[in-house]
Amino acid sequence: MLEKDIPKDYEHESEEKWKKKWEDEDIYRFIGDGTKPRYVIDTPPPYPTGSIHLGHVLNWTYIDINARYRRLKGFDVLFTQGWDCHGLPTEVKVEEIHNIKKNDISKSEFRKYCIDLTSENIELMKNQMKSLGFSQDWSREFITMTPEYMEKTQYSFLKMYDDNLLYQGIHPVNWCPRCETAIAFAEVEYEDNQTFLNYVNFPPAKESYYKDIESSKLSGKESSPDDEGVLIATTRPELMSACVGVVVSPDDKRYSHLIDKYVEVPLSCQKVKIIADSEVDPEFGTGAVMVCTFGDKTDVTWVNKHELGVIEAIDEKGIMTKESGRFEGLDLKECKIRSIEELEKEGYLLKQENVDQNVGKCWRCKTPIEILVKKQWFIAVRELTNKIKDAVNDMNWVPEHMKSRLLNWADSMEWDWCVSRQRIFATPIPVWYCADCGEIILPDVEDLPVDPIEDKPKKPCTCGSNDFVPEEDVLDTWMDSSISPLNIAGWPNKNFKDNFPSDIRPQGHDIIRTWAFYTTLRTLALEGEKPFKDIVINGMVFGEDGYKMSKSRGNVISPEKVISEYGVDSLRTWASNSLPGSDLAFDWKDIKYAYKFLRKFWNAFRFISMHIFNEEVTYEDVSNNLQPLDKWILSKLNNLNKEVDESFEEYSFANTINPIQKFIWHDFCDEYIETVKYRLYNDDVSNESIKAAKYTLKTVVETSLILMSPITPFFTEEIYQYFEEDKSIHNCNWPEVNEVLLDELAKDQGEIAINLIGDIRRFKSSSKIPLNVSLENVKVYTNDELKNVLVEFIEDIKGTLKINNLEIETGKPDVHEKIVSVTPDMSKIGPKFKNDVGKIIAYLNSTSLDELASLLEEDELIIDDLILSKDYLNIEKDLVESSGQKVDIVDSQNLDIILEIIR
RNA sequence: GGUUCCGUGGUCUAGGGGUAUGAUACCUCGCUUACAACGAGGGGAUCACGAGUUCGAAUCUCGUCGGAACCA
Repeated sequence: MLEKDIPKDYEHESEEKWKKKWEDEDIYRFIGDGTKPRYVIDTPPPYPTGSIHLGHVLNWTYIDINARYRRLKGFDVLFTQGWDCHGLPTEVKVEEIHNIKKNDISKSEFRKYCIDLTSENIELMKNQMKSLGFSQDWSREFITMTPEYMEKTQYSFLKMYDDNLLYQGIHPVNWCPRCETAIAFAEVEYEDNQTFLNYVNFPPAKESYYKDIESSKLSGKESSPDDEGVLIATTRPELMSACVGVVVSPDDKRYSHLIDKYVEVPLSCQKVKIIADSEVDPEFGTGAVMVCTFGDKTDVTWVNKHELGVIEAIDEKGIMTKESGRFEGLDLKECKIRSIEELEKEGYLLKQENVDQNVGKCWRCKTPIEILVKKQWFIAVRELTNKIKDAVNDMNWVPEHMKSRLLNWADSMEWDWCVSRQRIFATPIPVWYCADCGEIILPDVEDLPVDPIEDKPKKPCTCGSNDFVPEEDVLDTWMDSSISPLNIAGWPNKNFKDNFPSDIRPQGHDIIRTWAFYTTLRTLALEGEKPFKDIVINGMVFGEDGYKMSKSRGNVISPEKVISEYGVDSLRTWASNSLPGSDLAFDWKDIKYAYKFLRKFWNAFRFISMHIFNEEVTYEDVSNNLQPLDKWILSKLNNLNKEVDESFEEYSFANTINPIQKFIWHDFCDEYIETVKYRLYNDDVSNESIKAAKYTLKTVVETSLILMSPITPFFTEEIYQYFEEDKSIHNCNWPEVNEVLLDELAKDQGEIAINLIGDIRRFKSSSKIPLNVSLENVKVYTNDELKNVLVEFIEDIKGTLKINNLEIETGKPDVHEKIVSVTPDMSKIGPKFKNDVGKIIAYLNSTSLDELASLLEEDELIIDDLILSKDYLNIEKDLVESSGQKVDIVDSQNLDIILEIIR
């Protein structure tokens, strides 16, 4: 390459070109034939909202960096992309777009609208992902709403049913009365608000024993509201009719004499028992709580624990049932108002006070949730929690502390996982019920997928009936996505174990308790194995104001905006400059910095391109002629290789991009290139030296490009094309470390020379001498050791700084040194003198500098019985000229060197 | 209410028993055969607060305050 024009600045607009090349050449395909070791990524299937946000960018940048890194390391990488299609947001969106309610049209019509919308959204997001340079193998894409995927979800249902891990039961569930569906805990949003705490008198019952609540109601109102019974504090007076008991603390002296006695519930008149339970907080309200079916989660616990019975006073739409007596037909809100009115009218209500409340709401429509008893399908989570914990402990968590979130969650499981949903757009539950005998009928595996509403069982029921009732409920979306590592591996085909468990699960910390938990549960239940080996957690992306990005806060930045201004690679660099588990705030400054770095690298490349492409130089050509500074930068390059390799290996992303940037920007551009210029332009320099310089320049750039290519795939490809026109950088192998060049001595000695060059450059700068103006004479005074090192660099120092005569001598020039400060070197004094440290510090503080200076001529200080050599002190000196000769004296900042300079 | 993480120059950040890394912004100087969108230099931090352990704490322990995320 020689003739090509290299643009003056990096043009990120050409990213589009490389995206197309990669796609045309299909370079990310998973081979899967076992010729290379496999590396399987359990990629998250995002919800197809239609657009990628910066949270996706962070998550997928980690994934893509890792995928590209593993390819460089010789793995056959299985990195594909799925889409988690089913869910309420799409149903709501479809209702909005078509201005309908889901029950206005047939289920299959409604589902078709959902599928169309989802397909469009997937297309949009897929294109964005490609633009972001993510290197998925799209030939293995999976979409959870397709028949092929639903078949797998339904198959997993049958398998777990056969293993008695799935059951149908009457259970309390979180219920949204507006959406008319059960929802998972994860879908309940909690919100603080204020409500009234109502103090209601429950008068004592007439009898001392009642057989059951149902019959106790029949006698009606027997007690006077004024009879002193138990004063209850409740925020939910509308549930009086569902009250099945009163609970007090066993330690509460006020109530101990009432335990096991009965009270009459106001308005609805059932007689309920007073029981003791230590979960009651005696400090809250009156210390006496009414238990309802089911006011909140604690009610559920108490009902179960004390076998209190069930009164279903609310129906699925949030309307009061017959059980609520006079309030039948009212909705909850009206019932609350009426209940308070009547409690007051009848003299039960003693007072009301404001109280803060934390209400659970449906995450989608913000309607307060209720707890209802419903017939639902459940997965027996609690039977598996110990196995889950073992599997979780057997995974490599990055960062480690995220593991405890899942372990704590597994320990706190109180209810089983309700997997049935009363929705339309989801995988159907593959079940029929015999209309005659009620038997549960499952389809045969080979008939999957089925839609029980459209399809019919192949055989009559064992009772002979041919009349079936389809299960109309559908499955929770997590039932689809929680088999992702199995699906990616090809499950349930025989060979799936080649690609299972996955090597890595990348995901956000917000879904540890859902996706990570459910996936572990499911693969253990289905195949008895953990789903993945490593789990790498990404943080959340915040806005520039430090808060989670949200429309209401107005701090949302779209990836497109960043890309159009600074390119994909700048955005990816921003994302990569972070660590797993830690949240990341968006910052334009970081993006600009990333962009500046790319431009710096570009310019360095443009410079060396003027020199390296006219001659092919191999390592063999130069291995005996490498100059000391060549060895210095090549040693640093090989050290960088190791460091970056290790950091990629342990997902320590910030520790890949940072050292690369420091090396390229500082060591290579600011130091090496400056010291090498004289060799490239000077006719006196030997041909061997020039060749060595060319080799070094090319090797540093080419190697660094490969190290960086997982992070900035476009930029590195753009430059790489000038080296290898017909190849892609993404088909390269990771550069091998050259052990010969990994030369610590060359590195340390080079560092000394670079330091000295820096000192003289600073001298020129501060003396207002332009850098390209020559210095007549520089004498370096130093010790024997440094002298031996520096003589090797004489030509480099002279050439770089334009010094006509350079001499290196031992000893000191004819100047006076004056001690200006003496401070203790704590890191040495502490461990040696321990308890006497205070004494030494006091002595140094109280002794004048002049006195210390004269004492230090002896090389050690004697403080009482302590002997303190100079090594334990930091001594700073200034130089004072003594001769009349016009010289500049420079005391090196970092080295034992004094310079005498004649301009 | 529970779980987890985090409080370090104006701002952001590294580190994690011996007074602190870097970036950004600011100030000064310099167009130096790739880059002034660059380079060199400078000022600027009682490492949230309180107690404990220690010769020594930003670092370890406990507590307080503040922030965030997830969950009930």
